[in-house]
Amino acid sequence: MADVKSSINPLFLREEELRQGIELLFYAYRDFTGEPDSILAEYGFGRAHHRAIHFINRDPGMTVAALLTILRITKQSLSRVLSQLVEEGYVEQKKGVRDRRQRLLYLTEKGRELERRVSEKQRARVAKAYQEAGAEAVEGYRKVLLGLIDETDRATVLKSIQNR
Amino acid sequence: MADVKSSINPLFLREEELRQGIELLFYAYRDFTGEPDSILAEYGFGRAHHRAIHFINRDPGMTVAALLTILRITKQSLSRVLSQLVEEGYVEQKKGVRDRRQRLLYLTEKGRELERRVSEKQRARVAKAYQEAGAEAVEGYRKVLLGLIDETDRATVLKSIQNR
DNA sequence: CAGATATGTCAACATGGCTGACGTAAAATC
DNA sequence: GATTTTACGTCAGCCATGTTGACATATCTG
Repeated sequence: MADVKSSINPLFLREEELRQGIELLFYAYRDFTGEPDSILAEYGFGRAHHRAIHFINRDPGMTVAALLTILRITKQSLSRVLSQLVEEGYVEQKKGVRDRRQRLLYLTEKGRELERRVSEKQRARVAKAYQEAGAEAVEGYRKVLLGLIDETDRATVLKSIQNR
Repeated sequence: MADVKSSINPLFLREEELRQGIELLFYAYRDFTGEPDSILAEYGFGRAHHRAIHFINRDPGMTVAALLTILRITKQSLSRVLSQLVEEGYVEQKKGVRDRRQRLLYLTEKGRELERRVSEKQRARVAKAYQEAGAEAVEGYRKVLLGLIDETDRATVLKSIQNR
């Protein structure tokens, strides 16, 4: 029988490879969120506020329903966060013109400043990783992450991250 | 002056590219954790239990301190989760032989079963994404994620995900 | 006008982070 | 051998962020 170490076991290797891919995602996300979290904490905000600010900044005038769909949380959870942001002057709500039931979401100047401050750090981290890894690697990163998203959602996400 | 649409603004493109990289990570992580979360919920466990089980399975006999370092939470937070897992027979603690202050962590057979059940789903998701994206893309995915991890931690993580 | 829709709100609860304080056993050091 | 440090556990209380369920209001649509 062949030496165990030199015998190739593709199934085992494959499992190992997958486990590594899983753990890398865990570690990367841990550190990726750590920096914003600590900045937001200065303002008495948390990760939930960050997510709201990020997506409102990205698509000013979006509806509450749209934000709920992206975040996959209940309206009660979002409401808490959103009303804090409105009360403290980071987010503004305007009635929709076409549909006046809607409360369209906008960042105020104060909100944009906070968004900038947090996202600068986060973008710097991604920029550095992109630079170190190279353009081809970035393409791979995007492909795999897209593949990790629920199939039913993929088209929506693609559209959402591309359209501006 | 040139047409705005056709004029190339590399800085803007770069920001857009980075924002997309950020959002992809958000969406991928959201769905990546969603499936395990719902399985764990059947057992009355949450994401915190999953993480503990995952890393104990991956490195049986690890110390509590090692797990704390990986998870970056306080011992009080981990303790709550760990004692539930021990009480309900998913995790076993054995005194270290070299250092008898240590409580080395092991999954019981019951724990391994749960781990398998959850990780199968997660591995299937990653396997599918890997397959669709191709080997080269996988290399890029790994490179970029590694680059997103805190620099001070990168060497440790690399060693930890490679050594078995 | 009736019903559906977009949003808000109240209340109660669970999970999983946190801090601070204190305790015990074992190892390491002086 | 006494003292200090280390590894771990535990009690208590707080906060952020998720959940469910029920109900209210304004507005749109058929």
